Amino acid sequence: MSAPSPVPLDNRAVARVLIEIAMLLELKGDNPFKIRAYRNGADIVANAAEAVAGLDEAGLRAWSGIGKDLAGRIREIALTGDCAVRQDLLKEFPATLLDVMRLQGVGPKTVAMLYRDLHIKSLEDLSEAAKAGRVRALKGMGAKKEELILRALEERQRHAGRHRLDQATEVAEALVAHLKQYAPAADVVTVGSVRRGAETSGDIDILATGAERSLTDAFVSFPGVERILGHGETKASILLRGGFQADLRLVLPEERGAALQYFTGSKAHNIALRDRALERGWKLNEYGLFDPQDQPIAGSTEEDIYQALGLAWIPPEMRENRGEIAAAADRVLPALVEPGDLRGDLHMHTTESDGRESLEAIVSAARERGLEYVAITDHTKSLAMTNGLDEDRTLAHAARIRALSRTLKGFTVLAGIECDILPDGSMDLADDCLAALDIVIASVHSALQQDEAEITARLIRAIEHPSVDIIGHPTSRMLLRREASKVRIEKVIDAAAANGVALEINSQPYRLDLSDSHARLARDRGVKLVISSDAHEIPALGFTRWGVLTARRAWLSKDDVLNTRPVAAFRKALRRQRAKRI
DNA sequence: GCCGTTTTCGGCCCGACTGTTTTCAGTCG
Ligand SMILES: Nc1nc2c(ncn2[C@H]2C[C@H](O)[C@@H](COP(=O)(O)OP(=O)(O)OP(=O)(O)O)O2)c(=O)[nH]1
Ligand SMILES: [Mg+2]
Ligand SMILES: [Mg+2]
Ligand SMILES: [Zn+2]
Repeated sequence: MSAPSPVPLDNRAVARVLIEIAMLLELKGDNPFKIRAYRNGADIVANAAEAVAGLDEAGLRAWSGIGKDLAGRIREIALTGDCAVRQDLLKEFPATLLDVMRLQGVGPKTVAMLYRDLHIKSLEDLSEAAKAGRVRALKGMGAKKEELILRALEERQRHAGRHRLDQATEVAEALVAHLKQYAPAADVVTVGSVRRGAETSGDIDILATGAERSLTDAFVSFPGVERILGHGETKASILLRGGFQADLRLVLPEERGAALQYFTGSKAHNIALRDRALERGWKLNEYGLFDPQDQPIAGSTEEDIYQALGLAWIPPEMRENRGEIAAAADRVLPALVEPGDLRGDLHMHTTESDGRESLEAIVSAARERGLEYVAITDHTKSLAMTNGLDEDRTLAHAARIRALSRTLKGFTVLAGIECDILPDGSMDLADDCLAALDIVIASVHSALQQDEAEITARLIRAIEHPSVDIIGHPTSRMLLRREASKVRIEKVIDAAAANGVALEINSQPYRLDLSDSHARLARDRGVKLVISSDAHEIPALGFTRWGVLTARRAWLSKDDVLNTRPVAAFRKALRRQRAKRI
């Protein structure tokens, strides 16, 4: 019996319960398509921007993949914290069996047998039985399987969980460089969720084309390999010290497009694309697109595959089966924002608060990066540990910022602030001080545990303040470390739309806040976004790389992102200027 | 359990690798 949950549940918690149900159904040997429906439903809920707790049955059923039954379960889970279907299944299988099923290489059939024949209910039971050699006696098991289970038990802690995009990218680049040493002429690229720019990755996926078979040997001998999970003719998998798993796939040059498409995913996108091939009487796999006589139709490039299926080429960031296939068929895919489109960066700190660079140093670095304008936005006084600024220091700092700006040709430095939003939603600095600045970001940094109504009202009050132009990192989440606040983002988005306030995509790789799905909802409801580095040191100006990927996953085009505009147009689009015109 | 400018019933993506098989199930991508 699990601990009682606070209700209503957030989307991630609802999705976890749906996955548990899927796993229990797998243990039971239930219909695989029904199980897929639950897993697919979990995916939809986890990535929905709006809280499912706030939607009725019709609202939920509007999502393809959620029907009458799942809508009912989702509502029941969101509102009560649990559901009858799950409770019934737990009468057949203890919840601790699900931990056993999460072990690498241990699936539902094995777990069901361990439970039925050896009465193994938990990881501890399994460890004991495997050490005593009782597991190998089971049907289909042997000494090697038993050994694999013991390894998986050991590695469970170190290799569980996901990784941040920036860290996954770094390891992927090292792996690609390693492989290129062995096969300089081969094409070696990162694929999977890293290529799609997902905020976290479960592993690293690499595709190699035009290399000798022996490249898989180089892969499994990468320094830092802890264990080889598999090593075949065209595919190998390794566990790296540091907790990463990596998969390599090797294909022929004429298969490159199909393999890129397959290995980039996502799984849901692949299934939808393969369905579309089936509708035309064809077959799509990682080797190509084939007609009923197995004759190849396309395969060497991704463009050929999508085109043969009647689709425009779809950027990897959009491949999540969230409407991109229909948009590609109708030729209405947006032209996504690109890194080179950014002209300004509106969130950075200096030594005046908790930044590590002087005003002059960070401005000069931003300029060298090719930007045309920045805003200096130090913290305010309630964040005492950051040496936050009071009104006097803010105005003196603003004078220095403007003086610096006047000395620069073709570059503008805006005098701004990252003003703390106090727990009651008021601003940490006086109104006249905020009004005297060029730009104001308002952000929440404290009292993050407020309940849904409080934190939502707090952000809306900040949005209604006439000097606030941008809300910084609106949910305050820290990826893999801290949950978002309980803020109802759809209400914040509506308030931002009503007041002409922009929302930030904070590019710090542990924030990415707004997230892809939140930013997409914001855009759909008419809110403009800014992509900001929130740099506290010079290299961090490059964080916008991650923010741009998030924006692309949100289907944003250049026009949706204010800091793609020249400085004059940017300033006109800010709330403080818009308000003057009305 | 979901879904339908073919369908409201009958489909539902497709393949690599491993260990245990005497021809393939299980797990994973
Ligand atoms: N057609 C098909 N492709 C799959 C399936 N599972 C995985 N793939 C493809 C699409 C995935 O993006 C790609 C890599 O698999 P991963 O399990 O590593 O997933 P991905 O990288 O998307 O997410 P991750 O962050 O690793 O959890 O392989 C599947 O069941 N069917
Ligand atoms: Mg992956
Ligand atoms: Mg993978
Ligand atoms: Zn902040």
